Amino acid sequence: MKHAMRATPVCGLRERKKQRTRDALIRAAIELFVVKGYERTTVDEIAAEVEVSQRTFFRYFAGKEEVALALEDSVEEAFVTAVAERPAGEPPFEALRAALDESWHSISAVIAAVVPLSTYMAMYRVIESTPTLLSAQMRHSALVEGRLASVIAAREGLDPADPRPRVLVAAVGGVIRVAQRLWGDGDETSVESIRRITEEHLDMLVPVLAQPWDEHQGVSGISLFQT
Amino acid sequence: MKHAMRATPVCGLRERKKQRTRDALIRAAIELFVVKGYERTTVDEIAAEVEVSQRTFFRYFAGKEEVALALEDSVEEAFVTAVAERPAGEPPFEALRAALDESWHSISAVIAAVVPLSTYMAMYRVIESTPTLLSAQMRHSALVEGRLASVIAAREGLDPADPRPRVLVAAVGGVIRVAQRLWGDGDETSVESIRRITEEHLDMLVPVLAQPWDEHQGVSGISLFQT
DNA sequence: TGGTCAAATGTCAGGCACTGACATAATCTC
DNA sequence: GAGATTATGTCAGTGCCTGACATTTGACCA
Repeated sequence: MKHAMRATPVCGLRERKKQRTRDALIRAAIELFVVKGYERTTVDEIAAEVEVSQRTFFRYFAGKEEVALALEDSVEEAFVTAVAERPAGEPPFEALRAALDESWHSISAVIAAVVPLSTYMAMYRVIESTPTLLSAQMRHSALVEGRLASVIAAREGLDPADPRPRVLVAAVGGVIRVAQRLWGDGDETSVESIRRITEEHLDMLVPVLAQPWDEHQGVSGISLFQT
Repeated sequence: MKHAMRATPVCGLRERKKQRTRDALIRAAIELFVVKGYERTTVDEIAAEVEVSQRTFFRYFAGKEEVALALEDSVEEAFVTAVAERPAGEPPFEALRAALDESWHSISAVIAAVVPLSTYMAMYRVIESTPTLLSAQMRHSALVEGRLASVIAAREGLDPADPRPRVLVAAVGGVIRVAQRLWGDGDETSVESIRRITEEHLDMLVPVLAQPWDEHQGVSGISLFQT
């Protein structure tokens, strides 16, 4: 404890080794989950694949869930960063939309550094179809929403007790999840596809709250009818 | 299997006994969770309290989570029913608001039939502060949102693929959860209080999506600033 | 170079959630 | 009341996860 701790010291053989085992565990886990299913994959199998003990696995991840959601975590992180970096003058809803739109590239880069995008999509389907994982993922979303609300409150110089940021983020977050789910049910793996779907869904948010619904209202309602 | 199965045959000593043990398990579980915390309460303890075997507990509930969320489940059920019963002419957003407003009474009645309302509120705090439970509850919400979306799609005579009901319900659901959380953090146990908070939050939904935020816009923004 | 310290890993024992299989006891039906 | 049905108990076993302790590995310095 002679020197101050650095957040992520890239130097050092030790740290590099740790990072490699961590990535290896994520990779092995996701591969097994995709092939065998989440429930039918044991932690022992994952550990064996990377040739570490089960105990070591649990020193990297608090639980089986965590390794399954490690990628989702990175994605969420990238999005929060993107929002925080939006110009201050932008209205909140617009800032969220713009951040989402511009962060797709960094997001897909983060993912591709660990597994191919198609594997990620397969893993997304596993998450959606596994109650335990879906639960955990929803909680993650809730935490991210909390952080986003804080970011927006700060941007707008609002009292932390002001509920408006939370209301906005909750609504937008809900819509994003709907769009994601639709993407997961489709066949189109591309980043462009999920970007488009999300955008179209967000476009619907305001008109959908208008009191009587038109027959086929909104900019792009029709293009979504087939998936 | 001579006669057709009835959904909930109130008659018969057997059924009544089952209902009683089920309620007893819920009651005992909630009481223990509130006092000792969720994680530190074992299924054996709950079963012992009701004087049944652990195995029997698992025949009533698929897991420890399920008994903890049994009440939430009833609440959600009451809400879905209320939405389904709204007059057909009503615009979707309005129908959700009205259903919510009128279902508080039946909701509190359902709860009070098992535990006092204050215990329910304590249990709500336990849920919010226990990762596992929070996760499971979020998933429940997602499932309910799916059902609500179907109900609305049917009301409006829409194609099931039309994303608008899902978008609406996701946004509204998110806002309701924000309101609930605020209620849970406060001291006011009354039904009137959560009804008011929820209503005020929903009032914020439309203005909050408007592009630049006013200083203190919206009908009742100010009354929410203290918790 | 070798010694020392801290961090990473392995091993072991154990608790708790949950499940299948089978035996027993309680209700229901006739 | 006999026989069928259904709820319950018991037991053994698997899998997730944790604490405690021993061992190894890489970092740092004389």
